[in-house]
Amino acid sequence: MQNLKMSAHIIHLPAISRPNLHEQVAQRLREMLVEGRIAPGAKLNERELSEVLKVSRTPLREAIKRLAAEGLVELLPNRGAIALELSEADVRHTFEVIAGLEAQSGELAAERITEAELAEIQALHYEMLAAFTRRDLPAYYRLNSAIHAAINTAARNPVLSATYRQVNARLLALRFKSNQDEAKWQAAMQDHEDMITALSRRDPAALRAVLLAHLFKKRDVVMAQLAELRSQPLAGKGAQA
Amino acid sequence: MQNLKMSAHIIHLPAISRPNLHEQVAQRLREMLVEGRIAPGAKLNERELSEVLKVSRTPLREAIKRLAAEGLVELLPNRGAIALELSEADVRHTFEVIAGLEAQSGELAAERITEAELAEIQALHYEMLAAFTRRDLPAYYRLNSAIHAAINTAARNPVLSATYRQVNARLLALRFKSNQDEAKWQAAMQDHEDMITALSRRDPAALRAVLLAHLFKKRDVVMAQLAELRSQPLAGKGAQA
DNA sequence: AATTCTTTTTTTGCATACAAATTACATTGT
DNA sequence: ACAATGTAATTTGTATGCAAAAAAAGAATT
Repeated sequence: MQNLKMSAHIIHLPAISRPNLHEQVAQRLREMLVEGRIAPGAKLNERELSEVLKVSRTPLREAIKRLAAEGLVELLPNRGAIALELSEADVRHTFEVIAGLEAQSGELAAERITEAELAEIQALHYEMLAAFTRRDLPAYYRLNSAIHAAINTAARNPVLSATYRQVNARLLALRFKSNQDEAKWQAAMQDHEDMITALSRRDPAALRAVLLAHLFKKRDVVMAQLAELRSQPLAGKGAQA
Repeated sequence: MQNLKMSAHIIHLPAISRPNLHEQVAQRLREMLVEGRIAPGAKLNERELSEVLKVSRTPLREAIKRLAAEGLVELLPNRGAIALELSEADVRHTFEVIAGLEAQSGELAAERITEAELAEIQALHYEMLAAFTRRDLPAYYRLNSAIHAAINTAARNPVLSATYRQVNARLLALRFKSNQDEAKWQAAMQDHEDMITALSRRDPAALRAVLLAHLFKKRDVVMAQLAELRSQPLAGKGAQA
């Protein structure tokens, strides 16, 4: 700890990010999993992936172990890894946790948010209103998660943020496609209005309630779509680049 | 999926656990970290550890990558890994998350617990009362975490349980030593009484409130001890077997 | 004596090689 | 034709080797 006898005026930057190969591989794999380029349940063939990503199996395997700990892939002893496949129960359980984390995030944010942060969320909300008016779904999703991320930041708890991100990552592959109907979409917008209101009133309990309700609606939408999707067995295992 | 055309009367056990080397190594490292045999902030030397654990560096490195994702070690690019070192803020943030998770666990448990589970928790509680009466700290801790684990189980949400375990693991190294004073201990016992009451009444809100209060007290105890411990810089970096 | 520069040593990161296990395939027998 | 069994091929798991980076040690300079 005190073995750094560096001139005090030299600013010690937190080391410019020169990510190691296994880090980069983990990031790429995360993308591939979220974007569905590796389908749920599909096997992660090491030789194949190391050819695609142009790395040897060593950093690839290290990355896969990370993703296993993050819950994005499942490790089968002596049989490699498969992309996370969520049962309906899994989705339900995951949303339950997400709802709790986000509700807590909201509570804390309502206590700790600064005026500047609130203004920024307000701005994002208006942008989202614009996207909603244009029925611009990609923009809507982008802004939606930006707002939730901003609330998370305002909660001033990095552990909570990290936990949320990790659990939420498992759902990203699902929600990617989640396309809501008009009435539900409108209701979601109303929820967002209520969030802003609760935030600006610094009312933790209210924000908690809004977020819980919001998340449960989201869960129902996703699970309904999932059930529909799975009733038509349109195959599609084992996708790759 | 349906390529197992096995005689139906052969019971298909879930594959006897023959954990891979990297799994075993991860487990061993977890123990060493929790038990403080690797001190917070200490470097994990790969050569050294591979000699101690009698494995090559490859599975060792894979295990370390897992632990990094679990938040038990920190990865420094090109400089290996160090055991997680929690600042006071980290401890505060982690307890905040733990409190939220445990509160939710309680809410769900109050809704979903069976009579049998409730009876078992009741039994554990009496055992804990015995341990408290004898001032048997190790038994107290064992029963305490058994009760919290039982509540977690009763919540019937594996994702929540797993998330809780992962975040809680980061605190285990700290709480290992946490030794409370008489008044605090008595208060903790009262909290546990209240938990049982709320559970048997199937009152989610009450259990939530009790657990939140309980966890915040625990946090204060741990942080006070931590502050005291750190005011006396009794060295102790870089422990090993 | 302290600091900076150079050299040496150690340590991490990645690739490859080999061993063990699993999977796919062909052969055999019924 | 079908199941069962044995063999080959593929794939995962582990060890080792080599290169690059960081840390440590030593020499030179101010």
